[in-house]
Amino acid sequence: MAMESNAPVHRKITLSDIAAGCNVSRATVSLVLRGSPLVGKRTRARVEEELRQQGYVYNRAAANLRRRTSSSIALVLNDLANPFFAEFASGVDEALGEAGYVTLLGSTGESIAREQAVLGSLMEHGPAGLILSPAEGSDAARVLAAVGAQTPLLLFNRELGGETPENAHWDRLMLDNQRGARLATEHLIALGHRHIAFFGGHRDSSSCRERHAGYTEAMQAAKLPIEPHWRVECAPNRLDAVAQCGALFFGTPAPTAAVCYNDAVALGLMLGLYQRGVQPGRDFALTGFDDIAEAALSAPPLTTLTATPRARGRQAAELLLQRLQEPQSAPRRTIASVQLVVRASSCPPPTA
Amino acid sequence: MAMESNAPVHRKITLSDIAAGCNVSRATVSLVLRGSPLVGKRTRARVEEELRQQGYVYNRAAANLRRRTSSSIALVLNDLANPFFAEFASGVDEALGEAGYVTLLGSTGESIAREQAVLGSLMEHGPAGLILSPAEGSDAARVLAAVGAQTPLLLFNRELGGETPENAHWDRLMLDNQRGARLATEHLIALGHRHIAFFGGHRDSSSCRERHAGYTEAMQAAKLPIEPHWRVECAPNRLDAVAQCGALFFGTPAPTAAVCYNDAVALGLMLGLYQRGVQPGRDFALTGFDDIAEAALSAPPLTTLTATPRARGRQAAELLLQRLQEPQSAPRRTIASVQLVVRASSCPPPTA
DNA sequence: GACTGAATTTGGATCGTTCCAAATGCGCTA
DNA sequence: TAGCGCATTTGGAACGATCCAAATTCAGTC
Repeated sequence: MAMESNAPVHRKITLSDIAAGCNVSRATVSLVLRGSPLVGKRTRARVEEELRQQGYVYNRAAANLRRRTSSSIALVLNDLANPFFAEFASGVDEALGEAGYVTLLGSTGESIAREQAVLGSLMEHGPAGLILSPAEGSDAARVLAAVGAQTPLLLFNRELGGETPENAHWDRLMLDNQRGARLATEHLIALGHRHIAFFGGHRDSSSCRERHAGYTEAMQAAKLPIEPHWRVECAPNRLDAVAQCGALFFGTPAPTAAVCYNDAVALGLMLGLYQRGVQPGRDFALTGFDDIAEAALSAPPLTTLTATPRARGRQAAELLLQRLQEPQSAPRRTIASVQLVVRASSCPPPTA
Repeated sequence: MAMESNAPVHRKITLSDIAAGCNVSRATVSLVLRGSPLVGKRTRARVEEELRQQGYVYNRAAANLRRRTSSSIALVLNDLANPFFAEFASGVDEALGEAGYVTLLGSTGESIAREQAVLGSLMEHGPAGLILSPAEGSDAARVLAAVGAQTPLLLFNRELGGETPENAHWDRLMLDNQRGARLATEHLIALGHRHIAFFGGHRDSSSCRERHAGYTEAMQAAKLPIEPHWRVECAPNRLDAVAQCGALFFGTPAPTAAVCYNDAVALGLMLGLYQRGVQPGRDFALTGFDDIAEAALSAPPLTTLTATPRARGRQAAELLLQRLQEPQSAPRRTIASVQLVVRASSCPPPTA
């Protein structure tokens, strides 16, 4: 048995090691690595064997430094723990991986301070671009300060506050919030409801404003009046929704249905209704937004709007990659359509 | 108004630009950046002003190359879209961010081929370490080939197949599957059940074997017999669980309760039971594992085991960071305890 | 065997940072 | 004023890859 030189190497193997190992120059090895047609057949084989032997791993950071390129893209999300964004993230990662990019993850937990920190830290790693779903209340000026004007940014899901023409050069991928909420409202109207509330979300969030606009649009088109107490704000989570449930019934006429800001809020409202002895899907109709996995499994299953988050993730990645191809073309604003999924939570009004 | 030199710079600002801008050497600027006490007060102020003026951003890749260090950690998950892992990921990212590391994300979608590709691609970026929740059926030899022996790896959630003493040098963070399943089984026994099934999962998955062992342990401790047809295998998702539901009732005595492999399976089983006219939580008791968000919201709410995935994520990050501190210490195997959350799905047997 | 054009191969500079040993400046004392 | 110690500052060589222009090899032809 031949004794190979197998002293435990703790230093990383570099191009020079390979070059020395088979008596060629670093340049040649580099050409082999990149599959250049310039290298001769025999040399290529010899080098490739040596690469295998020594267990070489490519140092992409060094290459990127020299070539002044980048092979990473930053993905910054306001709430990774939310299943909607988790699916989105896995779609992004999938598409980026196929294109040879690596995903730098950052989760901000809806905190503007963390968002600033995360953006700063990620920028130091020189991503080729970034995909950002901003924290609530994040504004354009701060994001611009953190990201700079050179790095392409794709805004997902939410608009930034305080946007001016100067920094409106970013691409966008937004959901068709207004049309979605309109569809849901029209659906409830078609079922016979006349007193329909809009429940949840914050007035200063762009997506909430858009959804509310869709609701208003449908109500007005159907010539239905809207009572002020049918608009109840709450944080976009289950807990606060339960707490605010009562506010719906403070005035008359009481609503018989509610279009909810999103699924989390709708599920919370369901709990709140149960606690008041009102059975959702029988005594009261409601709809959500997002179609998170739980929506199909709640009791009753939730009528909602689906945006196929994984597909949106892929789309976001592709939009950004296109931007990297042509950095100079005009900014794009893409609106992804959403579809109504009718389930048992949207029942006809009790009187009908 | 003084006209500043504000020609649009498309080249990135480097140390040299700053150095030139205030007549010091690159070395000095570098010292300022790293907060060295060697630089004089006046110089420091001058340099810091210039950094701000020019909008300098640190190039960590270049620094890492020179220092032969790394500031990233790779996180490779078998299923990011699963809320359990999404929460875990956000815990990891949080803790890594605090420690100054950036997270390189990779999602494998339970595919061994993708796992290999993802590991290979991430390694080229030279992470300081990695956290891996392996795809089902992933084996130690292939992972070792992709990752190498130099980079610290923390295994989470699942064991690798074909592990030998040689490559068993990795740290681990596992859930206390056996104890968890035992707690659930004991809980059902305490409620009066005698015929308890173990439903779902694959025999060749390490976590499934452990959970099944916990179940067996509790049954034997209570001197309860176990019928072979009480062990039903299925893929760890809702769909297959619905399909396999019938198998529970092929023989006699029929079980009155089931310990399920995980929440997804338990929720599927619920649906299957409903379809057969059996009402879970009244006619049949069941428990899950993971405490995914849906568990609290199903009808009936699911008794399950919670592992607080976000906290586990932080823990995983901390374990890996410790390993980076002392690369030579003995491999650690950490078992995170789980807690039983009793909800309405675990009812007493109908006869009682 | 000298000459030519194409096919290969190569040294050395470079990307943006850090390291290191050596140089510089400064305030004091003798 | 020379000499000393201390606090600052600095040039130039790394890190591991790529680029580029120039050098070398190789057939084939006269």
